Amino acid sequence: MSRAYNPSDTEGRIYKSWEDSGYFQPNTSSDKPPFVMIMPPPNVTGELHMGHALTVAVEDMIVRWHRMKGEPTLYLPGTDHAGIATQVVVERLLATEGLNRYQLGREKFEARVWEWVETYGDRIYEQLRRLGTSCDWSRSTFTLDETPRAAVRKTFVDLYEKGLIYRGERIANWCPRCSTALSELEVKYKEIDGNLYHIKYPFADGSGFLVVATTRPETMLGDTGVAVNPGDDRFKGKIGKKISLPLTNRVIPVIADDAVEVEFGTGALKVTPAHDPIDFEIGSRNELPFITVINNDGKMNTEAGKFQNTDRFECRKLIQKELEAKELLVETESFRHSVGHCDRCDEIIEPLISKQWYVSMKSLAEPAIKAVKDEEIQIIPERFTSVYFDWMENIRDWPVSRQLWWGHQIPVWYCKDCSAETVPLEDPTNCQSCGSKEIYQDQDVLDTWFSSGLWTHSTLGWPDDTEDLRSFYPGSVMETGYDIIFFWVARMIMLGMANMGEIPFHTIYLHGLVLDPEGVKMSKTKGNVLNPLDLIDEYGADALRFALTTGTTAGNNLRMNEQKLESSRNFANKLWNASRFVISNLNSGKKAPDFCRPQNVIHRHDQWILSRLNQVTADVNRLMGDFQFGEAQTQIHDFLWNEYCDWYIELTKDRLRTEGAESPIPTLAYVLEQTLRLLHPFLPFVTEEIWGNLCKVGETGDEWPDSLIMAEYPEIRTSVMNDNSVTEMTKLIEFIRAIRNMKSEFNIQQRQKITCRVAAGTESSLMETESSTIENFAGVSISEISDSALLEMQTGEISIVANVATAYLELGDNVDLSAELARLQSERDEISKYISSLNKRLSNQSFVEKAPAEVVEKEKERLQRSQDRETRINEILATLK
RNA sequence: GGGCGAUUAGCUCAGUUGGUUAGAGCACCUGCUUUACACGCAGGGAGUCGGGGGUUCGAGUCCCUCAUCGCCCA
Repeated sequence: MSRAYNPSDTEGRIYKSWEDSGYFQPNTSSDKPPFVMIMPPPNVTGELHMGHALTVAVEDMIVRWHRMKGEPTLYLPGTDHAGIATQVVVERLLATEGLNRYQLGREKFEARVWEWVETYGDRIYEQLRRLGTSCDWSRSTFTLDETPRAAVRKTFVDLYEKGLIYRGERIANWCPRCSTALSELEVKYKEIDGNLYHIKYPFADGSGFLVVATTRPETMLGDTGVAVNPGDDRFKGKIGKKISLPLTNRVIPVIADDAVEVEFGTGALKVTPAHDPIDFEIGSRNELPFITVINNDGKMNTEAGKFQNTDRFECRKLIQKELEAKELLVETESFRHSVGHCDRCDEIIEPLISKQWYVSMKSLAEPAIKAVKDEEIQIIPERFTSVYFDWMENIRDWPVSRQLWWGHQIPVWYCKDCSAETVPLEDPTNCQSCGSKEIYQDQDVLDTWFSSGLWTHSTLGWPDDTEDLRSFYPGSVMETGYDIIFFWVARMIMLGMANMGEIPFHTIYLHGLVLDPEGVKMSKTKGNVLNPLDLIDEYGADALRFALTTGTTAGNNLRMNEQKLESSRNFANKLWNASRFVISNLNSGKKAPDFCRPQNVIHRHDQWILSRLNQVTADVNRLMGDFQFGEAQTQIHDFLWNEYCDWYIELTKDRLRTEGAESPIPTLAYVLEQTLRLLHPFLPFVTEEIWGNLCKVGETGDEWPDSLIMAEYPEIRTSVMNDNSVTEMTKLIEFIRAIRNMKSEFNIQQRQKITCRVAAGTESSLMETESSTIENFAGVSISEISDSALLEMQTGEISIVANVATAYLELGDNVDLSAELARLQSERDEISKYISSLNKRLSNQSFVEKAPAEVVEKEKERLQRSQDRETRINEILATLK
């Protein structure tokens, strides 16, 4: 084994051996209930980013843990066709050839996208492998594969037949650049600096004017009314009058509508029903005409008269000029307001009336709300439950058609003869209604989230009744980022329940976002992205995974930086080196290498580390079961480093050098082996590599697993618990630390042995049996261990009053009596203060009555210990004075 | 406008049924080429747990309120 762990020598080889051995496939012979996790499918043409890395680090950790618990574990990977994103990528490629999709035509364009998918579709899978993802590649699914296609078709047809899918002409969020309708989730609102234009709208009868305020003067070309609040006294008598709309020859009415906010602007609202969602509603209520003045491409249309073909924002300027010229612009007020932008391309959304397919959500949402209310589905962290309810209870119908060429084409055929809709499971040749052959398919595709909403069951074979579907639905944990709780999680629950009649998973675990070191969300445009593959090259996949998950909490964002990666790499290396130590000792063959399960352990150090291992094992299992993964890792990290390495390994060295001593090797090896198991879900590669090396030099028995990935996760063994050894070792370590501390304060090298006397009181037997430990570890040579609580101070000595015992260090000329006096006095003051606070607490009647007995008992013990120490300090002080 | 989160050591963060004198990593200071590891070892300094109020025997933890930052929804 090399002096330092080198991930690049290991990871590829280990991954291949796992994959070749079929470990990633669920073991169907087990009678335990399966554990099923479906991976959120990354974009098929995308590249691995930190979000994926975090997702996979968390998921693979959970998956490996369950697999090691012996559950038949399925971690199912897949990719998403990602409608707009992929289409944009290929369109950009075409643009470099001077082409656009319209020149190519739909069929050729689709062929080009497939070409792209075939070239790059596996890239993301290869990248996921680099992270160590233990998913079942034999089941990997693409949203445009045959089965998900069938699932989409069946779902659409079913919902259509139930009347839950309908086509409607409504105002939709339209992205002029992507040239498609979007759902409200794909619109991001941003505050931008604009103007509030106050415009005179003259009455048609020449009796003056109203002033309306708008941020979008260009839409006035499509105004079909002016609305005021019926309760607004300022407009009494104006309602019903006619306005002569400036710049056009149109005459429009003044109407009353409650939706008008009295305080906003001038209180008079110009109504453009075809270009604003609120105006749309006002227009519908008041039967105003709908006049579209802006085209799908964001340019003004023929209705805009002379402004035709100008861009909507260009038009705004022209209108402003024209209004100024006509002295109709009263005021231009700076105004910061919220404007919808396309989530994908950042273009400003244009509300446009268009015909779109909608999914009626209310009845789908009801059982999905109930499932979470009834705690059939648990959301972690819990606070997102109310976010979920809030959205679900106010859910709006889901526009699912997208004017794209890449995706699941809407399975609706229209008849040219009778204009009926045919919505079949199989592609039709005739109109279902009149039998005409003159039918054509809807040109639009479905929102990508429609197919990913079926992911929990379409990946398992639905709509066919497959073995996988019967075995693995419902899944166990859905793990994903909190940012797609509406997009994906909520829809999976609704569609899963609609199609399968039962919940798709019982737990939703949500992780946060990966931020850059300054706390800013990583994005390509900001240029602050870290590339996970580069980080794997530099630090190793284990370090990256550990850095992403250790000490983190569900649902909280985390900043990624070099320090975290470094300390994670250092931890992997620490484990590597501790293992080298153990393995080299096993290799030396001096002692029996039976490390499967040490029997009859009698040495205090061994009992202690075994007990501690057990406590940690119990804690880790509890924390893992409680989805507190970050804390579980911290516990193992601290145990391995601070107890096993810093103390236990060091403690064994003396015995390893001594012929005839009770060998620590079985315990050394056993604890390491168990710790490797505990750590495997977090550091899969390095633990597997070490474990392989360890097993080569140890006697492992018949039932031994072939690979760590399949080894049983440790469970607590109460039989090896020895509380006494833990108490004693805690005392011993405290005592050694106290002496080291004092030597350091006197600038004495750790190696320089100082003569030491110990007043051990009731702990003299512990001090006797551990005297060589104390000598080695504290750098002293013990001349006397007394069973009295104190010894008479001698010239040139200082005293260390620890809880367990008092030590007298021979320092000779270094000792400054007055400094010693001051030091002891300050220690005494501190302990006295503590004692009085304990006394206060314990003399409080209500504390003694109301606090649990064990808490009171603990406080009493503390008081006892502190008083004992105080007494010793006081007695020493008395002799020094 | 509504909701959520964060606010704990110089920095990044843990702290999950309320119960030691609040922890870690990094950074900093001192000393160590101790034969597993300098990606290391030993020791050290460093926090009125955002402010205020409340509940409680006891509050970083629960409640109210305010502030600052961030996110989500409208």
